[in-house]
Amino acid sequence: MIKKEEMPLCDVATTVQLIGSKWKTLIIRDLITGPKRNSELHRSLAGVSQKVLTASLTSMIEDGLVERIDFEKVPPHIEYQLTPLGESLLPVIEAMRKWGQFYKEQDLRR
Amino acid sequence: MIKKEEMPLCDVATTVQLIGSKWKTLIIRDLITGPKRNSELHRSLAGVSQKVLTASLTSMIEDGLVERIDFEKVPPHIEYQLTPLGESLLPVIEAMRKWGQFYKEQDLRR
DNA sequence: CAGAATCCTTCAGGATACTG
DNA sequence: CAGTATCCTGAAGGATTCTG
Repeated sequence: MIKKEEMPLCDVATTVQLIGSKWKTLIIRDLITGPKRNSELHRSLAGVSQKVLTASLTSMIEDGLVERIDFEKVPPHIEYQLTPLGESLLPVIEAMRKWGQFYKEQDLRR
Repeated sequence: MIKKEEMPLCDVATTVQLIGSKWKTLIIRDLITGPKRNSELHRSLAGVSQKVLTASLTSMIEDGLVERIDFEKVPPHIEYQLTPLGESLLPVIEAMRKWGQFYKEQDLRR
């Protein structure tokens, strides 16, 4: 018998686990257009708290999706950019974007 | 039951909100192969509680992704199947599946 | 068989203030 | 500017029992 914690996740679940949280897909979407600073993300992701933004970025760095670039300046200048692995998510994001748009159109017709 | 008075979400976030919860994508994946009964889903989604399964299905029915078919029998025979809208999620699920597989391969090479 | 009812735990997310 | 450090709340998820 396999414990739940050890239960192998299917490929779909792996993806959900990595980018399924509230803000991660939006962060990736923002980073697709190029590296961004903390303050830029905080502005474009209207509504995210600083804590959650940091936590999301840290988690994505650990997962190898995002890279943190420290320009070693004072005052601090740090940028976040997608790794090649992060960029490989583009088809997923795009599929989700297209479907979300499609769904909203369906919703209007009810 | 449906809270639609939230701030406008981008298309990507719409999709995440609809299928981003822990079990929904897995339910859809299971239903892609045809209608399933409650007990079948409860078995194939190893680890899900009855409450969460019901809640997920109810939510997906409200969102128009899943249809509940009552055969009006005793003992009860009820099946859940994807609506056309639910089936339209196939490309998203497939993109996530492919990427999840890709990610796990990357992970092994580190 | 399907799933409603109950009670409980966890934690993602949020608000705010502070620091190098 | 780029974060920590706290404290807090609600929602998601879970375990178990009961019922038509």
